[in-house]
Amino acid sequence: MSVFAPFWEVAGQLARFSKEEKERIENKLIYKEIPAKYRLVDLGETARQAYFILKGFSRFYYINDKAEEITGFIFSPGQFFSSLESFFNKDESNQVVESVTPMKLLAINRQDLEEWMNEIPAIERMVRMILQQRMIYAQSVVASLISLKPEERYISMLESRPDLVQHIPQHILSSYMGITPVSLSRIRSRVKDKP
Amino acid sequence: MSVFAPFWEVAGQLARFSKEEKERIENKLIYKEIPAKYRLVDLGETARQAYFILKGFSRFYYINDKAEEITGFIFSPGQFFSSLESFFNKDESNQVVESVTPMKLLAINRQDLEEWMNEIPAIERMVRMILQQRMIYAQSVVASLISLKPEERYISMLESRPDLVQHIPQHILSSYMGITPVSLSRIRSRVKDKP
DNA sequence: TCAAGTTCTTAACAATTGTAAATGCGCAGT
DNA sequence: ACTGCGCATTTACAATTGTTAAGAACTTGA
Repeated sequence: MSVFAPFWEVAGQLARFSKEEKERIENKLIYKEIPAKYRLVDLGETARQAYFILKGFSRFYYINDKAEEITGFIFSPGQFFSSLESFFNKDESNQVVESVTPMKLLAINRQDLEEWMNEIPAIERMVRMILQQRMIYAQSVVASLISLKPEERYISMLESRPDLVQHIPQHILSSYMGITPVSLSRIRSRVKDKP
Repeated sequence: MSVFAPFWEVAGQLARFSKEEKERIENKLIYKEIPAKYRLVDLGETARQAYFILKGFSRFYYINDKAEEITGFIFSPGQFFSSLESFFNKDESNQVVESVTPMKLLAINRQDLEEWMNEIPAIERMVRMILQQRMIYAQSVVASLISLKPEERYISMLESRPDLVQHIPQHILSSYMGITPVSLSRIRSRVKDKP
């Protein structure tokens, strides 16, 4: 079983690739293993790679004026990630992209991707589909942030993303939910008592 | 001055179109004028068109279990909008898409767009770029929701989107900010007193 | 013009979160 | 085994928001 299998399982759902295209792409994908808390993109850096997750969890976070880490998103296996703005716009990243657990990744160089997007229509289609799906999901995240109370958000997360609740430390989860670790702890004890 | 000029001003920034492609596209764009509070996509309906805003403001909103309208996004001139999930996935819309003010629009049929995305690479590129930019913006919205207090969010909105504060009724703004109209009113009086 | 319906504001009270600080738990490195 | 550090929990208090209700201000349509 090739290490590329999970990649094509996802990519194949989004666009059709010929055998030649697949080979051309596989030749440039870079297999990587990284430990927990490893910074893939640092603040002020320009992201030169995007990543596909084979195993493990990552996130990106901002640093606010109180030097707190504000988690913007948590990524799980089968997903692509990078510092979106930095990777596509060649801007300096305003966010840190970091592994949460040890990870196995496939890395894609920006230059390669740009080349492919010009020469392989299926790749542009794939990227469009990823962004489309991610955007739909982002809308549901916003909806949950503006319409649910933190406690309801936690319960909804328990159901829809049990993997996160299981693998992600609570101080990271709480910053992802927009509440303090203290408040998340209170919510947990409240929910535990009366289910 | 053609009614399509604002469209190409935006589209031209995102991808390169030949004269023939532009003509082909213009022939299918549909000019529309609609009054305020006009429903372009209703709950449970499948969106058959996407829209480019020439003039006016629109939004989409969910209906929660208390029958309240939860505004997910507000769109302004120069932007494309529809019920994203419904339009692309041919799903039944879980959100209402509605004008806030009277509007002037260019409508695009889904069938035409799908055809174009297969035959005109620049269109797939354009859609990808729109989703990319919208996704980057969505990330900043999420960041503001999880890291700022409602009052800070209102002040930041005053600076970054004064057009919204000016043209959008406050009960809609408040639902977009994730607070009650009552609370927004309090915030406004607090901000007004001590700037 | 008047009447009816929205929208916005203000008030009082309940509920929840934020803040700060102390405690406990668990894991890593010496 | 011991020490130190990061993480999670608990407590008490302050601050803010949600809720409900009432009234003012503004629109809309007959």
